[in-house]
Amino acid sequence: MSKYKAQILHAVNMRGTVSVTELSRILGVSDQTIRRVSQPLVESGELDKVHGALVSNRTASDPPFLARMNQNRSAKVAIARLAAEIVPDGASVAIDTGSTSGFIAQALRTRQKLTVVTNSAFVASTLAIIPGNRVSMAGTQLRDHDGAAFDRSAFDVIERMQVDFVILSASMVDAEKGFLVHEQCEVDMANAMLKNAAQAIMSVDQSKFLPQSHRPALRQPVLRSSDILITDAPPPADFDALLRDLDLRIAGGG
Amino acid sequence: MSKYKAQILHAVNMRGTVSVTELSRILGVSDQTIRRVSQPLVESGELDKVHGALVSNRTASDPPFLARMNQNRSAKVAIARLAAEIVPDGASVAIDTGSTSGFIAQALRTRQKLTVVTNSAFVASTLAIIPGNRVSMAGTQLRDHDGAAFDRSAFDVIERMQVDFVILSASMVDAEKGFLVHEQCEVDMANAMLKNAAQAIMSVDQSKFLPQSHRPALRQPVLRSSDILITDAPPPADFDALLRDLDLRIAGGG
DNA sequence: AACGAAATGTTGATTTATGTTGATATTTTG
DNA sequence: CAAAATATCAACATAAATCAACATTTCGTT
Repeated sequence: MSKYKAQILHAVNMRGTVSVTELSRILGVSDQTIRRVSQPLVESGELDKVHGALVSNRTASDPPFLARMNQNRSAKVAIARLAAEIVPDGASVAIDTGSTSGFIAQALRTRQKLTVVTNSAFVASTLAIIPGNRVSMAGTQLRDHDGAAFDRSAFDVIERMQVDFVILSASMVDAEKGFLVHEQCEVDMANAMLKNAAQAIMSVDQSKFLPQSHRPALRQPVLRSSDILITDAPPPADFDALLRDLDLRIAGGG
Repeated sequence: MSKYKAQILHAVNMRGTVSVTELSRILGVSDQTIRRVSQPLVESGELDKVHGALVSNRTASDPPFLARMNQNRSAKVAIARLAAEIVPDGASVAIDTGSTSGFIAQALRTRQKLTVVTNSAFVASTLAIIPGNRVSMAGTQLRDHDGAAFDRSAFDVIERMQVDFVILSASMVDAEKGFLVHEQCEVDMANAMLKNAAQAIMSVDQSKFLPQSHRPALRQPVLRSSDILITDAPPPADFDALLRDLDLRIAGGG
């Protein structure tokens, strides 16, 4: 606990970034001392270090949802394009809250006169501004990392709708257990959407077929034989049994 | 991590696209340096690169009602920054559906632990993904040109909330009639929001003080004496009477 | 006052960030 | 379609920042 800690934190957080040399002038000590004293602050994550300066990390930089939107970006774009081709103008679509679904929503902006129902504020705002679309936002209380709603009113809205397609996603695919997600409310929502949809489009990028460190535990509802699975590479052979009845489509690189 | 990272991301995401040369002037470094430090941002997918410029890929922060969002962009950005400074961390805020309010929502992403209620799906999705925020989306049926909701349930949600601030906007300002908008439902919503808010922040850019071809006809509710008006240039003298009791703030450039 | 420990300053070798230059690529213009 | 104007890239030079090692100061304890 250095006597300079408070001053350094204050200066850096006030100004966003301040150079080591300037700090040494402000505090009247050598630059080496600033480095020594700020090192534990950097290691404990209270500040960030760049060459020549200390940087405040107290900014709302990339939230987790946007970070996930940037993982596997090209694969998700290809999948989204293929998914959008399946949905014709004038169709009604329910869309879930996955990050791949966010990309599909963007691809669906090229369609016209869609009727959309979703519990994702992100998807809703993406499609609502297209003239001619009819968009319903299901739910009021939005979850803070992805802007998704799973409150009672969300289910009320979903259960009232009857749609041609439902766009679903998953966090992982397991050869025996099927499509997995992290939270029960996501399963409940998928169930509610699937029940009132004529056909499901499940989209998972290639990476979801690999084992993951933080393993999701909850099973998405089982898909029906006419349902579509979109991914960006042929799944490994041990998934054959799981995927046998599905209409499998591979999104090429483009 | 470069010390310029935050500034580059902010500039690009705020303006949608900004040229390499302009960035080099803004940051006072060579264009080559901009290329060098932006390269990892492009590779990690945080920004897109085109010949001559960097482009934001955040559709979440990408203004959906692009046409209006692009009018008077720099003025609205300045206004938004000033408005965001007024709102402290932890505050509760109601936000309406104007395009300036969309910019303010983006500027409010630097605040933490906000409680937000809005009937704009765009505002909701912008702020819901910030960790620590609590966001309520008011309404179900979204209007197709701006993703705003004005149905019965939207008013139900708004009327239940009690907030520190309400962020309002207007389509035009008339010296006698006050703040005007085009639709009655917008007036109703402003009324509902204002009734439950301790303080209002009305924001209109300079152009709203000029006569317009498609003249809005409906009056926003009259503001109270402690309420704040933010604009980007001193209003003409004939508005003095109208603005006399308001806390007028001018957003400068910078 | 003397001692040891902790904090700070100093020095010089090493690393990093940046600007400059000239060659190459891309876009725009005529 | 060629020429002009911009933008990009690679390579190098340089100034600044960093690090490790050692010297010095400061401070509390006895």
